[in-house]
Amino acid sequence: MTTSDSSFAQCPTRPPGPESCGAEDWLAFLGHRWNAMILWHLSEGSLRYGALQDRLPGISPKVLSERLAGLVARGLVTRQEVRAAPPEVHYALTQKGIELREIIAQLYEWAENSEA
Amino acid sequence: MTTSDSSFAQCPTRPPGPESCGAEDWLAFLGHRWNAMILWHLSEGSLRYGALQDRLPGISPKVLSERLAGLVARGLVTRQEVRAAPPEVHYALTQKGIELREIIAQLYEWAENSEA
DNA sequence: CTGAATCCGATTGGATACTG
DNA sequence: CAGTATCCAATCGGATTCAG
Repeated sequence: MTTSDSSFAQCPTRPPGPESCGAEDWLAFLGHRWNAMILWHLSEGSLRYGALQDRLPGISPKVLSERLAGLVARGLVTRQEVRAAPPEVHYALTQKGIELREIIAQLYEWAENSEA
Repeated sequence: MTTSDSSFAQCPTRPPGPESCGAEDWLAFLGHRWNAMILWHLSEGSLRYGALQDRLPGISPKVLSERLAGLVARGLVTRQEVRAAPPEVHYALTQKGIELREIIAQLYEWAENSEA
């Protein structure tokens, strides 16, 4: 791939390369509603589906499922299913998720201090 | 709230109020396409409308205007109009914009290293 | 040159009902 | 409990055209 390829040409930090500009994708992902908040709540520790639902007032089951699937697909969250009488599914941050949460934490901190 | 574990307890729960958590809004804002890239390109220094257009292949004038207006409205970018035969409009980062760009830079860096 | 105005298809998030 | 399946209104980003 050449540097003139428009799909990656605007990547700020890396000239060529296939996946050199993933940060844009991460921002788009985090920009989707609930994603950052889910990440945040999971930083307290493992949580079940229902617990997340309770902590995210207003989220619909469909959207919560979508978000969790996305988080798992990106390797930020693990999904552990426990087959039992009442089924249990536990979600927890991966190391990668913890790292990303750290960066988000800085944004939170900055946002607080930069409030008008 | 008693900061039993984290120091950002007030943010994640978004009640029906206006905007209780600025970081969420910032992420949503940055998640919109082009915004982060515009911020990034402006970190090189002041740029004119056309120069930004050239550096953002595929962006439409409408979207570029929208994005720039948003960036200005949020105090991240300044807009300086020069009345001349060919009108000139210069866009540049504010201190706030520089600060936010720094945080984004960390995401870029993390994204690079976590791709492998 | 720097936009504003319109139109449009695609995507999004949400409400609701239903299932293993 | 932990989702899936539909349906839907709103929003988004892009293309195009026009204007100061």
